[in-house]
Amino acid sequence: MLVVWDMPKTRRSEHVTLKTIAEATGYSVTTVSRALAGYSDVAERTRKLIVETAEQLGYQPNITARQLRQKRTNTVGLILPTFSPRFSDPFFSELLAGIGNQAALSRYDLLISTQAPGPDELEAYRRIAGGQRVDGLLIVRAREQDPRIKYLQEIGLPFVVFGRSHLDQDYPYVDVNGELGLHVLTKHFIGLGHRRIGYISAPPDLTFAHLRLSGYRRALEESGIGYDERLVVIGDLTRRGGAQAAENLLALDPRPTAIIAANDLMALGVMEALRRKGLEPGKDVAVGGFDGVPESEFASPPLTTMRQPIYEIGQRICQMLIRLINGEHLAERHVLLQPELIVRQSSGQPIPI
Amino acid sequence: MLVVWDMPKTRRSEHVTLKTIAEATGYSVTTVSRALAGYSDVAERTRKLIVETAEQLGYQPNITARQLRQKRTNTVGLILPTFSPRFSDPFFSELLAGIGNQAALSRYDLLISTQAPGPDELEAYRRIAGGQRVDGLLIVRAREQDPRIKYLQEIGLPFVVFGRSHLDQDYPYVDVNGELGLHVLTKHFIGLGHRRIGYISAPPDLTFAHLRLSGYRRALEESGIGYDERLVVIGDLTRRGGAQAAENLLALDPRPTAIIAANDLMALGVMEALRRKGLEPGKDVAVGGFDGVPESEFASPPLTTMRQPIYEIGQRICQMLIRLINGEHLAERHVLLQPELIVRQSSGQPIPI
DNA sequence: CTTGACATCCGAAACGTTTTGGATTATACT
DNA sequence: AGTATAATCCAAAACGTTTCGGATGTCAAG
Repeated sequence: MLVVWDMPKTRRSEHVTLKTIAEATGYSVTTVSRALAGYSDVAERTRKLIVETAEQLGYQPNITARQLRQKRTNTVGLILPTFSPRFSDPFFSELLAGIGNQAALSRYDLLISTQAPGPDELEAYRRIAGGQRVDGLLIVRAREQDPRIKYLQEIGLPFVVFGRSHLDQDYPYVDVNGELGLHVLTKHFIGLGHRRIGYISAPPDLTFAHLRLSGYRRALEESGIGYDERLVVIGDLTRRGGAQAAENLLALDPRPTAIIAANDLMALGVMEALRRKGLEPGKDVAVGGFDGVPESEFASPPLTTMRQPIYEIGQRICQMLIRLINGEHLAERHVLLQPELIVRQSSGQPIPI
Repeated sequence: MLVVWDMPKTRRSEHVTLKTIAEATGYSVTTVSRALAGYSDVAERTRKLIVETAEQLGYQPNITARQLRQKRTNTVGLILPTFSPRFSDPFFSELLAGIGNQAALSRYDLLISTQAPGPDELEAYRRIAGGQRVDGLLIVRAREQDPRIKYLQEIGLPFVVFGRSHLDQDYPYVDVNGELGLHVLTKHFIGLGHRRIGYISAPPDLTFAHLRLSGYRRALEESGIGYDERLVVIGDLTRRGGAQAAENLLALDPRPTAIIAANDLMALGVMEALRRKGLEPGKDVAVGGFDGVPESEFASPPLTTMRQPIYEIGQRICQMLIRLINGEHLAERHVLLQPELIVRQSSGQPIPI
């Protein structure tokens, strides 16, 4: 009877290295290395022999050693700025998908770490970037005064930012025009007849918080409605945060007839809060979001939102980063995309004036 | 006037290493290394001096070098078996979130790569695992005869599988009881009065495809309805695939009164297909899924499904893997979880008999 | 004065690769 | 024959770290 689980006690018993092949073929380590790398200064005969022996022995280059020597890792890093221990935010998922696939296309690996913003946020960056584990880093969800940008600029590691920061330095970024986005979205609700439009903003250290808020404000002022700060509350970008913020807004008298959230996740939270109060989203109170995450489409009712091409942005920043790493020139160092209004049922019907 | 963008021409000009500190303090590289590592055989005075100088110079250990020497990377790997170039499947996102957060908790990094199943799938595994870039690997979406499991067992790298395979070997895994799951779900629809229940199965090389299918079959046979293979089609687990499969099922005469899909994404596709045909999901045709992805909750109508705790599974397999890497004993080497029936509106009302 | 114990330090090897700068031999050209 | 040229090969250094096996000096005990 065959005993099937005599687990290998020897972990990775004897790993085959260049030296193994050298000894097997009688050539030097140098020649083996150069043969496998395809240099022209090794005879065709020997190259063949070496390649065959390597294959036969199941040789796999030790990437760590190669990285150490070449000072190059073929890896891009991404440190998710996550507060709670979960990063299953659909926004990040989508972004991650774009980044990951683009990296794979360029035969780069992706190293992911998480680190909450805060005093020791830079620790993670120092460990990954300063430790030379990656050739470049992606920075997402840029903040007003972003220490990560400062740090990376200081140590001179290639990086690309999703979002913008209020710094004097120049750095490559991709961003979506949030000011315009919220202007368009707010106008949409105004056009439907709404006059009391609540807004759930984002934490003020995030750059996009200001931009989106001022788009909202401009739309109101241009329409002669005027900005009322009582209609603005701040949420933490989560679904739960959106629900809480909505409760505050709904406690106003008279209550807003429409609520816009700075991102879709909070808007979904708004819809939950409405339901809990016995109100029907899109009928009793109109709801709008920002992002265009997949969930927005399948919510009930489907959510009116400003779509930003998150997946494509992920691809793009990754591609830009890889170009930078390779020392190529970036045709566009600063990309500002336009979000697109997607009208769905959460907007509700025009209301009588 | 200050010119703000004199970009650093020197990439990572002169990196400070142990040697730098050694020269600065007058001690040897050995002592510096041991001082920073907190060994007891270095005097308190010198340790302090060295630590201070290191801090002042902004020393960051080169992780690659450390990895090479220690033969340990503190990294777990995950290779996503993705066909299309996108992995924004909510199932993977959720799983990834669980894995990533658990890894972060244990101060491990996560290396992600993508590779479509197929003849050169193992290439990616050889590169990552054979190249000693990670201390262990996670295998997700196990297949009947899974070459990945065979390979990793062969080279003796620690790994944990999500799902099961039909192999003789013993290996650590976490899985969800799909047979039971589909039995419960099918019974649920039968209980509502359905007699013609279509089933959209998964690609047959995936182990769970068989298990879920046989759960469906057993429920039908136990209820005296009998298994009709014309009611079973195979989908590719995507939304689009689900929609196509649904079209085939709806072309039957008489058409099924309920359709169950092997995963939520396809079930969402079924609902789309129904709508396109002018049928109302949950009313004209009942729909059921499997997974419990967030989208299922916000679909309209919300989707009846067998929930599996994807996020927690991600955490768990990651934790098991890290235990294995550290040579710890696994209390449970084989974990089989029970999925939970979540009844939502896509089930529809009981139908008259 | 010798011995042993202890505290503190360090040289050198090792991890597996790539690259530099020749060395050796054969071939072709004056 | 002598010399340039090309074709092959390789020893050694380098990447930055950790660790092995002492080395050195001090001090207390015998």
